Amino acid sequence: MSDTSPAKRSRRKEARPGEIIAAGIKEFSAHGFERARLDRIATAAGVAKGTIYLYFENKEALFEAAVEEYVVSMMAATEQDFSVSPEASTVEMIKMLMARAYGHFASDGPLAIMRILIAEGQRFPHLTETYHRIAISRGVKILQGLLDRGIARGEIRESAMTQTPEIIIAPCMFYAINKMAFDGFLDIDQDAFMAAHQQMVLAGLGLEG
Amino acid sequence: MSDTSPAKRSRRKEARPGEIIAAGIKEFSAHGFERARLDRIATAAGVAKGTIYLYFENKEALFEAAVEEYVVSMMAATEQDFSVSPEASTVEMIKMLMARAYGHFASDGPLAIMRILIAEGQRFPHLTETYHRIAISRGVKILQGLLDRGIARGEIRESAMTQTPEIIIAPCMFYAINKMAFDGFLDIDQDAFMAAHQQMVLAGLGLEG
DNA sequence: GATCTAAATGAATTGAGAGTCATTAATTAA
DNA sequence: TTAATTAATGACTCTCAATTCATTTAGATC
Repeated sequence: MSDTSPAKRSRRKEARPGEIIAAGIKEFSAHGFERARLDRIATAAGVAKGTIYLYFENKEALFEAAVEEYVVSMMAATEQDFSVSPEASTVEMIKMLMARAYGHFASDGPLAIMRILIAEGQRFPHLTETYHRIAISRGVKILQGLLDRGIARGEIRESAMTQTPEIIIAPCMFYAINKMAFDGFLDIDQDAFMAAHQQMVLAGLGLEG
Repeated sequence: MSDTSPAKRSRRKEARPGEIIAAGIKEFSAHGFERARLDRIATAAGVAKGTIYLYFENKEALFEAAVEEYVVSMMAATEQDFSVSPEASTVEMIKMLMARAYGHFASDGPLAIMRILIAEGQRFPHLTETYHRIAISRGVKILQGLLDRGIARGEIRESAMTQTPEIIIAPCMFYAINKMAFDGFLDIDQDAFMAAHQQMVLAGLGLEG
């Protein structure tokens, strides 16, 4: 509250949009679009409500900007998390990728994004499209590459699973959504679930147990 | 619009709540809690707005009643769908259960419920709890029973997977949520996905390919 | 058919919150 | 130092939708 904003009513045309967006992300992911309050966003951004309208057309526009920005920055930060050393075996690569997927999707940011997309996706199809394009399709490509490489190296054979790479991380997404929806009161043990997941995927691909 | 309500301003104390709830379910699942309009619910129920307040404390109360009623009736209707003939082999039972799970979760009602729970669960924890108790825990019990029976009959061995029965339908839930969120524009082929799912589960349990 | 009860109505009230804009003041230019 | 520019403010307006309640009337009772 006292680090970057010494004076009141300072003029900072460049910094404002980013600060408003940052506050918006928090507000929107905590309350969803409808119950998010521009008053609160303004306060959190250290700005008056009217100032928001200098930089964003309206609440919808701020929402779209905030979610898009968040998705983009999250993917940028995650990019290298999912790159694996090319000399590893397919089994090792799959194990590593799976571990990272749980680390990623079970954390606050991605969970918040998933909730927002599921809740508001119908009203804001553009966001859904963006997310699909810059997050999901990339992830699928990574998986597809992994499987193709395994086939090329003779470690796995083509099968229904290699045609549908999403199947490999599907249980992880299930776990994440389950955690998000039934948060506090009754949950699946993550380690046990991951172990079961790994067993299933490796066996399914014919990579022993 | 003209079947059950011939006269205007008829007095039907018993029928009203059910009709209002039915209209509420549609409205809430189409628009979510915040954007649902009592005006529309009233019109759809063939009732004046004030009438809603004769039977429900407020919008929240109607929402909770509607969702709860919907979940309960859906589960009642689904109950027998998931019962399998006891002389079938474990492989056959699993295949059958999986096919039914896709039929169930990829249909409108369950998708709408999932969306509502994910979107509004934080504000209405009671609903989440109810759903978990009367829907999920039952489903898990069915799966657990299936696996235990398979173990008892010597068809499968205990493993990480048999400790975490949720893993078996996890990909189905993933598929359903994916379908819901990315509805129109880019999708996974259901048959291909089911085939991959089946391959993975059966191999994981050591039940051939 | 007159009277009574309470179900149903919908116009009026209320509150909340998005969006506006005349005013203020920080910064730059002259 | 003064004037000009424009970022920032926040009190105000406006709209929309939940909620209320005085009035109406369907149906029951006598």
